[in-house]
Amino acid sequence: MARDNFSNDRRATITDVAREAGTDKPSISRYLNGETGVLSTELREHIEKVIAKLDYRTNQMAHGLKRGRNRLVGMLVADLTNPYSVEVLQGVEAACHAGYMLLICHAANEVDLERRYLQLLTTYRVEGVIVNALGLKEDTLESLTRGGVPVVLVNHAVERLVTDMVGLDNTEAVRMAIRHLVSQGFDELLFVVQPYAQVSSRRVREAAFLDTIGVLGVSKVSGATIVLDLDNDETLVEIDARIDAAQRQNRRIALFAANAPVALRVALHLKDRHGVDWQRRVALMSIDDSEWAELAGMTTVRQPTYTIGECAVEFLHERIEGTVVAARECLLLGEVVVRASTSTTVPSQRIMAAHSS
Amino acid sequence: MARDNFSNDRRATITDVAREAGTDKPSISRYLNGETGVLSTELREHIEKVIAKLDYRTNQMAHGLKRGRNRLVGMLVADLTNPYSVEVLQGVEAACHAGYMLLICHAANEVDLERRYLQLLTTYRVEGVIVNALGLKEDTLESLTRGGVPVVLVNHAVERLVTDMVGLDNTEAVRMAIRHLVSQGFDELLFVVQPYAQVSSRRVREAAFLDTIGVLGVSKVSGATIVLDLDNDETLVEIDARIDAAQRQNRRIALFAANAPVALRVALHLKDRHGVDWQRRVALMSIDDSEWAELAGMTTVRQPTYTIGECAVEFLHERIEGTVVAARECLLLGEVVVRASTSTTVPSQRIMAAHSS
DNA sequence: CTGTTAGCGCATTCAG
DNA sequence: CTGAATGCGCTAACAG
Repeated sequence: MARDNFSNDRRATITDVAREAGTDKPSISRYLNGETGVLSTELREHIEKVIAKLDYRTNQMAHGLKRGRNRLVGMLVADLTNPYSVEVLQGVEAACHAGYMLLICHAANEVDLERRYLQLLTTYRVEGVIVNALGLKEDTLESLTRGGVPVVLVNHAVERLVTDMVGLDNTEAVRMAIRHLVSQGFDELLFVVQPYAQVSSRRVREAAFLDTIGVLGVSKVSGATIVLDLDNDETLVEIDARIDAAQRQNRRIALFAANAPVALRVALHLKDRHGVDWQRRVALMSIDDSEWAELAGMTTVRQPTYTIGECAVEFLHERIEGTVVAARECLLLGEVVVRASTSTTVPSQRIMAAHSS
Repeated sequence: MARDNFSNDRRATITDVAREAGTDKPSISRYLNGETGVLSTELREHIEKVIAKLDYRTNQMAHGLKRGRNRLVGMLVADLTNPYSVEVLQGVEAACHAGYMLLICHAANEVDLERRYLQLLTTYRVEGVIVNALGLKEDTLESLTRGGVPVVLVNHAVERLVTDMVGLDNTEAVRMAIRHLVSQGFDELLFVVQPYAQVSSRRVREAAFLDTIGVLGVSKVSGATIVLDLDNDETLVEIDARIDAAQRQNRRIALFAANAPVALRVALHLKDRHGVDWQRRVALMSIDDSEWAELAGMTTVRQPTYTIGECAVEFLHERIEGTVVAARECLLLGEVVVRASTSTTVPSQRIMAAHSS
């Protein structure tokens, strides 16, 4: 009974507050926008009380309509199934804290959905968009930027498009990984990668692999690439064949997965084939430090996912504020996390060394 | 040069379209809202052309302001780090497809943030909220529902609150798990659970465990609960002690983790203690079928996460439409996924049997 | 079938 | 310092 007079479902509006306070809307507006010192102390206190009483919350929709900015930022994620994306999302979300609200869209790996969602975001007049998608064509994004909506790309470059982009330094990451493997005595490297539709990061990683191997070739380290379609296990037998061949020739082979999903698929297969202690038979490392890497004892390159997310909204923010104009690119360094699978200093690897000699 | 006349940054409004088309706003509006047959074919076609030319997109903010509904739905997630939450999120996202846009908030396990975010969502006038949070108090949510915003709770009940709720049938899930373990010959069960602040699901799971064990007690199966704080490893030694004691007495003990994070923590510890083939020494199962369960060969209870998400938005949708009034509760069944860790029919388990006999 | 008018909730002029 | 008037982009009544 105490505060039942305003429980009539509809939220209080600024008009309600003005009426209840015996004044008018602009005064309330001023109070809300912190134009302090422009209101008499008594009025301010009175307004404060009324707002609390009515449980008033300013309507961002109306506010945005008038002000031209609604503090909404969109994020397009190609695959929430991929822990990498979720980690980036967390970074983004945390950074948005500063004053943006995140409208997220999950395209579930469907290119059509990506485009549709982008249009939908446009419809909500988001002030900017962070894109972590794969199949986006140049023109789709261009229609956004042409409409004046800033775009930041995550881990993915789009040809001929001037946008900010932030992501892992793929080339250096691959180099670091190879350096590690070589230092551990592996002399045959098999890079396993998903078929890269238009995915620039996959392409870059493979190129970096082949380049680096090319340089190392003289020093007796050989390498090859193999394309693994996650929905089709056929290529797994080819991997097996390579492993067997290498071990027959007393070469120390290591598998290098281009990302976490690939690593998981390969690990599962190896476990099926070699049993729970598959790590002792075959060395596996990957880009992406997934949740289970520690449990599997698998060496990885950890991406600074959280930082990537933070950096993305920082870029976006600056662009929304109009501070910068030139397109920037931020490539962050990864970090090799050495675990038993590729390390000669731990028991499992000693066994492998024994095996191959 | 062809279409450069309208690239002046600002998106075209309905007024622009009307002017360009030589007609007025309501006609455009009618066209947009598909009030077909109410417009002359020629006008319709003309409007269509102009809209395409100007690349017009209706402004959802203005639309919502007028219409009273903006098709925005909020989702509050306590912990995006937990794969369970992400899976539910995916289901929700997919179901929203029907016509809602998801505004997501990640509270990062901070109770304060949960409340603040809920208020923020309120500010955007979301039409409903799906809550997968932990520390929410009754009054916080009540202020929402009192404001006329429907709320659906995921896997978490709040005392004395009338809201829809959807989640796993925890009691039955625990029963199924215990039945499985007992059928595999385990006669000592250790239920490992996080300290349950106000988390009803954890409480329910523990209660179900103790209840079921109580019934089974007569048939020589004993069980106990142990509380594990993820940030503090002390209780891990207690788990070790229990395992050792049981094995000394030739009892077959199985650990039962109440959720995935607990399972991972325990698995990591067991691996540290027993090596890569820890599964052969200690049986572990858990609720939540995480990504790595297959790789670790761990038996789990798989939650119908995706369905939970779908069901949540279905409930929300009905409530937004005002179809239903009474609070409903939807408890979905889990599914035991048997893997090597608890199965007597696979090699790893045979070894364990040998060990304990 | 089309055009006119009014108002959603708010912020921004401008007078008082 | 405060209050009346105007418009953001759109839709819902109405009238023509």
